[in-house]
Amino acid sequence: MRVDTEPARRLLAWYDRHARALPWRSPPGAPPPDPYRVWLSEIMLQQTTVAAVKPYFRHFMARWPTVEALAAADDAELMSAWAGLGYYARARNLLACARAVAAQGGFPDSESALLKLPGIGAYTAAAVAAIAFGRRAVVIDANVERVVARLFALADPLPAARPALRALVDRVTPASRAGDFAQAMMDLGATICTPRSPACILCPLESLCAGKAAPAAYPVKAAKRPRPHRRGTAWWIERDGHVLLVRRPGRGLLGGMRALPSSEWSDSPDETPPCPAAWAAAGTVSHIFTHFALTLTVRAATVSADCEPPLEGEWWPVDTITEAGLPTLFAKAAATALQKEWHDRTTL
DNA sequence: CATCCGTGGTA
DNA sequence: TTACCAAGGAT
Repeated sequence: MRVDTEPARRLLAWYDRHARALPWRSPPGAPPPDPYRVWLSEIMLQQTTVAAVKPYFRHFMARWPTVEALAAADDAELMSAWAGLGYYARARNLLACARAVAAQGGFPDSESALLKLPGIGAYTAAAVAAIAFGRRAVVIDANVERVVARLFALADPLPAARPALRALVDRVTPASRAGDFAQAMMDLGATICTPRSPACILCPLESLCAGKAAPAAYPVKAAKRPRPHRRGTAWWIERDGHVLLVRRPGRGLLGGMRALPSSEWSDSPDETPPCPAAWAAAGTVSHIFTHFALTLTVRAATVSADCEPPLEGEWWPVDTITEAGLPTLFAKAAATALQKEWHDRTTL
């Protein structure tokens, strides 16, 4: 396979001048940073913006400074700490991975061994191997896909063209400084070779780029399905200044997270309340998930102080509801229930 | 390979 | 307002 050295040469020269200061990053050319920091930041950054990750990363590093500390974390506290960041399987896998790594005595330093760990896929294994351990690895995220698809004017649509694209990335990945090269590609994609209106005039690869005449045309992507709409009901059950929260099943949507009791979410959900009460309409919440839109009706009732919970859960103090670690959908539902003057306060 | 899985920012 | 997009992984 032919190796193109010129893109990497230019890109690394650009990176040495323009590397962005991120909290988990070592300066270009510096010794590799702590694998734990690299791994944690890479997991948080999956499909998530740097701005959203920053406060979570700082909190996690302060609360659990080492992988051993994270391995010993309380599950409920960790899930609460992740609340609001999304893709909660990442948090479940984060704990499983930390415990596996701690049991092994530390992170493995090869891409193939990293790939075996829970929550670490092709991208993260390559990124950690390259950035934290200085290994040559072919790192491909959405930025790299876009930069390379433009650089070679890749006409075939993704995701079917992934193997061809991987061969192209392999071709331009240097033998040394693979970690800096990967971060440089991602920085270039984030700041110059952007999805819309890229700043080709500032790009160090401009004169090499086969797609520069029509950069926005790349990467070609297959059409995506329209997003269906679902609806459902959540119940705010209040008793003596506390609200009933449940824990969602460990898999699936919002898996493992605290939540308000709710119906199924579908085209025509069964919205029978969990218990008889004087239910009041507290409002509705609209929320967009990746693959469907949800309109959630919030119904509220107050039950008597000696009332047994109608389903398995915990009574959470209403005045500290923001600390319950609710995912955004249920945080919005709680805010709705607390705003509305629904309280007829009839008892069960 | 297709589908499922959150959330917030941007044009 | 709608639609697209983001340092992807599991099944």
